[in-house]
This record gives sequence, C-alpha cells and structure tokens, in this order.
Amino acid sequence: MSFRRLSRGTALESTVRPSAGRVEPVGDGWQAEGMAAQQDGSGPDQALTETALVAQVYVDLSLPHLDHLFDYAVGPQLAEQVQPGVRAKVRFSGRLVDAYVMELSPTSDQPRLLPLIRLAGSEVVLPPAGRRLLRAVADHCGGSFVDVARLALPPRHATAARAQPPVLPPPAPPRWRDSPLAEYRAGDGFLAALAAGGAPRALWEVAPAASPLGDWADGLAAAAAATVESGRNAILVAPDAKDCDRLVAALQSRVDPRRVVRQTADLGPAARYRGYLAALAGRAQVVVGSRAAAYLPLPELGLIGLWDDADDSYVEPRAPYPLTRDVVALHASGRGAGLLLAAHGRSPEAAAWLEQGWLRPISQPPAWTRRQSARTQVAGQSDQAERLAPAVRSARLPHDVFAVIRAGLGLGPVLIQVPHRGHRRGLFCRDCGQPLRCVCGGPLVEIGWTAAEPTSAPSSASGRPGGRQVGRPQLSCRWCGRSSADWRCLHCRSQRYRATTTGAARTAEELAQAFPEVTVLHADGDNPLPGLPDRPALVVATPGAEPTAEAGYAAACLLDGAALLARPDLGAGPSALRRWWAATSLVRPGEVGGRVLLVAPPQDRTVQAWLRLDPAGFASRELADRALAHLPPAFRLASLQGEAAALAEVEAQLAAASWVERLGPTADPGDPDQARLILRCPAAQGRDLAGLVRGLAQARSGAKTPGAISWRLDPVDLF
DNA sequence: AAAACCATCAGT
DNA sequence: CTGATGGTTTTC
Repeated sequence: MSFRRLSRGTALESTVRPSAGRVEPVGDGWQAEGMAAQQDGSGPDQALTETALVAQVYVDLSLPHLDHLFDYAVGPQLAEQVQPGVRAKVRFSGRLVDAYVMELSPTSDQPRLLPLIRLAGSEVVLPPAGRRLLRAVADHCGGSFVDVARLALPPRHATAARAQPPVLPPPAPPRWRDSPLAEYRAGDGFLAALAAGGAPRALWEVAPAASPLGDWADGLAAAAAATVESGRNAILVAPDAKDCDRLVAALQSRVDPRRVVRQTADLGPAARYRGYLAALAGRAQVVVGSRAAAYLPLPELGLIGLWDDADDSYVEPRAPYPLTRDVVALHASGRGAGLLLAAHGRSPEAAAWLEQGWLRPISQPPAWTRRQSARTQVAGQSDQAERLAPAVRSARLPHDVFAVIRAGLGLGPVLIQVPHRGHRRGLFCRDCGQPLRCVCGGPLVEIGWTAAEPTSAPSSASGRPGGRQVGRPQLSCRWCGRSSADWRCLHCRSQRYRATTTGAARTAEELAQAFPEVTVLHADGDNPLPGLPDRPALVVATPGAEPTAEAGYAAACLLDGAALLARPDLGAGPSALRRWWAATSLVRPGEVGGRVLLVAPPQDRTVQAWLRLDPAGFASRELADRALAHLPPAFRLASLQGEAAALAEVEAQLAAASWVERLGPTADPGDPDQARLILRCPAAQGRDLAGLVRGLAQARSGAKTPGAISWRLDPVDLF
C-alpha cells in the first residue's frame, strides 16, 4: 500500500481534466476559483503542500459495500473549518450526497481525489467517542455506519445550530442520598461507587410496588445524581415519552433542572437539535431520552441508566435493527462508564450478563419484595374454559375475579388488564401447555393432514386431532422446515396439541356490565388515559396502556394469562411476566390492602414466578432451558429473508462455514417465492456471525446480485 | 446516476 | 494494431 503525499501532481492534476482544460465543471466549491488560481503560476509540488488535507468520510448512502471511508481533498477555504465529526457534502458518483467527516489526514493512497464540496454546518456532531460507538454498533449488528448514524443523530436544524446558548449559572449540587435504590442490597455501594468516580455495572430488580421503594424513576435519578456528584454526566433511557417525563420529574429534586436535557422525538426538530448540541457542549449533566439518547456522545460520561431493557420500544425497527440494551452496553463499556439496567424482572439477556459477572445484581430476596408489593394470587384458568366461546367463558370467569373487584372498589380504583386481542396463532401442547417446538428449537405450524381426505383440516381456530380423526396432522418447523406426522411435545412427549385464539376484550366489557354502578374507563394503545384520582373506578386497559393511579390501584385483575403465555415466539414467558409485574407495580402494597389476581394456569412456571415475585429463579431456569435448546442468549441468531432462489444460493455459499448452523431455507407459506434462512452459532462467535452477515450483504450489494435479501441479527420475533 | 473499466471486434 | 462499442463495475 503506497501512501502518497497529496500534492498537485497527484490529486489535482487528475482532478483537472486535461482535455477540458479546467477543473470539474460541477463543483461549487474551491476548485472552481481558488484552485484554478493556484493551478497556473505555481510549481508542481509546493503549492498545495501546506493546505493539502484529506478528509476521510462515510458517504450517507445505505449500500452495504460503501461502508468504508472515502477520501476527499479539502480545499484551502474549507481547511479552516473542517474537523472530524462534522457533516459535509461530497460528490459521489456524480451526485451530491451527505457525508460524515471521520478523520483528517495529510495523505491519501488514492490516485485521484474529488474535492469536498462544502460543510453542512460547522458543528461537530460526532466527537471521537461517538464515532467509535456508531462503528461498534454497526459492527455488532452487521450493518453500516451511516445506517446507525441515522438512528443516533437528530436531523440537523440550521436555526437551532446558529442559536446562541443562554448563559447558565453554576449548577446546584446534586442530591443522591436517600433513594429507593439505596434500600436494595448492594444499592448504596453502587451509588457510592458512582459518586466516587467509579464505573459499576448492575441490574436493579425493582420491586413491583406503587410505593417509594418501587419508584424506579427516583432510583435512576439518584444514580444519575451520584454520577453528577463525581463531576461526570449521565444518560437515562426510557422506552417512551411518558416514562421520560417520569424521569425528568424525578430528577427535578436531585439535579439542577437547567442541566437536564430531554431528547425525545416529540420535542420537534429544533429543540431536539438544540438539546443535542447543548449536551455535546457539556451543558447537560443528565440527558433523558428514548432509544436514540442511548447513543448521545455526552462528554465525561459516567453512567447510562436504562429502564426496562426488555420493552418492545427498544427494538429498533430500522436497519440494522440494534437493540437499545446492546447499544447502552457498547456505549458504557466503550467509555468506561457505569451501567444501570433497572427493571421489574430479569430479562434472559440481562440474566446472561449477570451470570457472566458483567453485571452485578442490586436486588432483595423474593420474601422482601412480596412484603413491599401487592398481595399476589392466581385464579386457575382451565384448558376447558379457555377453549369455550368468549361469551360462555366470561360467564365462567373465576369467582375470585368478582370478589377481588368488589373488595377493591371499596378502597379505590381497580385495574383490569386484558391482553390485546389478535395474538398470532401458535400451537401448544394440550397436556403441559408448552409451545410446540421442533428438535431444532423452532416453532411448529400445521401444514396439512396425512390421511386420505385432503385438507378438510380445521384451518384455523381449534385445530386439533380430537374426535373423529381423519388422519394425523402434519406439522412443519418454521425455522428448519423439517416436517413430520410423528411429532411429540419435547417436554412431556404428548401427541396432543391445540391452537390458540384470543378474544378477551369482550370478556372485559361484560365484566364492566356486571358493575353498572361504577365508572368504567377504557385505555389502550390508541386511547391512553391520564393518571387517575384515588376514587373507585374500574379501568380496563391493555398491557402497557395502564394509566397510573394517584395512590396506587386498590386491586388489579390480570385476565387471560394463558393467552399471553400462548404466544409461540421465544419471549412469551418473559414478556408475560413483564406485563404482569408492570401491572402489579401500579397497585398499592399488600399491607394497605393492595391485591392482584392473575387468571392463568396456576401450574405454569411463569405464573409461579409472578406469584412468588421471583425474577432470579425464573431467569435462571429460562436461561438454562434456552441454552439446552440452542436459543438466545446462549446462541446468536441471524435471520435472512428474501427470494427463495437467492436464499438457496446464500445457503450454499455458507456451507463452508462449518461453525454456523443453517436452518432452512423455509418457504413462506403465503408466498412460495419468499423464504427465510436462520443462521445460528454459539454466542461466543456472535461477532463472527455479524461479520459473516455483513460480508454477505456487502458482496451481494457490491456485485448487484439480483434477489433482495433482508437480514437481521438477534431477531426478536422469530416464530 | 455517471464515470471508469474492460473485453471484444470491425476496420485498418 | 487501433479505436469504437457495449456491457459491467465502481463510486475517493
């Protein structure tokens, strides 16, 4: 590799087209005027030497094979302002595109350079740590730098960039003592370490209680304040604007409110960009925001706090689909900062980090948690009842539900949590209730029946081999495509299964009719409700949309637990647990009458974990099961989807990589041209898997291989 | 989207 | 051999 000193001889002469006798006609930058002037007159080698500068940039095009640095010549006018981390415009293959200046160099190994056209603002939007983080995240997901940059950086707003920041008085001292976090084992040590300038990493298992001890926002705020105490800054990330508001409110009394910067989409572009620049300029002690805030390259970063790491909102819907949990981990470790994951439960991924010793627990034993929280109890929901039509079933709601509602209404508002209707169908063992899985770990679906009678099979609803059997149902794995008429439940060897249906909203309506004298409110994702006063009311809500009650709900009933557990994808158990604990956390402690009743199969281990408030026990079993089944987080998966022919080609190419297991490709049942291929390897080789996928994408996009394939690492919705 | 690259071939 | 041609690859 030959590095040449950039000089007229190399860079410029080649830029100038001899035949035309002048420089690039299109440029509106330096080459048209300044350069042309230098070009006549001066000797071959000295003219550019002192101004010669090469900007190494990423061009903002999301083609995988362009994910590397390109060199551009920086003219004398721009040399003054250009610096690593600014945005710029460059001419790339004829058109003007945005670019990020990553490095400046006096030399280039390129024979010919085009000029950097202009800067898009003089602000450094990506200081060195930000550049390193975006690269690390891109590598982690097998994606490109600019794709990650689009997720991380707020859109530029010229007016906001020009705005003169107000003069701030010296910040008020932080208040970090006396917090709920300190009441948990190892909590005060964690805070003290932060205040002393350390970088501890922990998972805080917050008791699900509507009481000061369950105030996760105040605990995170205290951790941020302790970080500020050490002279450093903190980022707190929450899934949505509502939770960000809660964090900002909690911070109010702990750090100087003028040093708290909110970063959420609802601010609007100007305020968002202003806040971003203020934070970069060191004017923020604490940044509170949703998933994009996890990337903010805050100076003197001492802590990143993340509320509820398993929330769906943390699954980035845009390529390369990074998970916020991973982003905060990469960010904190890259900066030598502390990390605090706070949640009611313990996600399998967080549990894996605990097991590796990368995180330490801040928790209390279940018996303690039960004393702080509402009294939990389970009402059985038999398989029999579940299969009945909703109208009939509602009449058969366990008597306990009515008892709990009646008792609760005497004390205050009562919450009814109803799983959203329309869950995707899946197959479950009729005897032990577990999702039906293939030996490879993938979910099974019905594809037909073996018997002579063709597909008179019950196409949907309660398809099952009961009664007059016309043949054996034939099941196929959605992952590896293995199909067999001779399936058995991997857990209990049963050969009987059932399909799920949900129709719970109606149940809730009927419940409401049973209490005509009470105010009945309804909340779901589209119709959120504000907080409730401490008066008797019946609140029917879907998970995640539960309004908070001023003094905590007097009681809650969590209906149709079986439907939540019945999702066939990987996270059914942990996500049901999260939702139940989230609802539980809105209810006042048991000692002041708070009760929560869950209607679900009592023997189910997820239900048992909820009942006993035992996240650790559940997580360690879940983790062990998944390791045995070769599922994440013990293993890392990549999912490739696209045209069947293209996938088959890819599958063949991968045959040489023996460390990756290939499951499929399997055809999409709806569209036979579409297929999916799952790649799997032990978690230790996750990095290689990301590299492999990235290489694959680059090769295909570089060679313009026909047949689109979309891919993602760590897919969360596999089934 | 444009330019650069490259293999091929008709016309010397 | 050269220059034109057209398809492919690269893009600093």
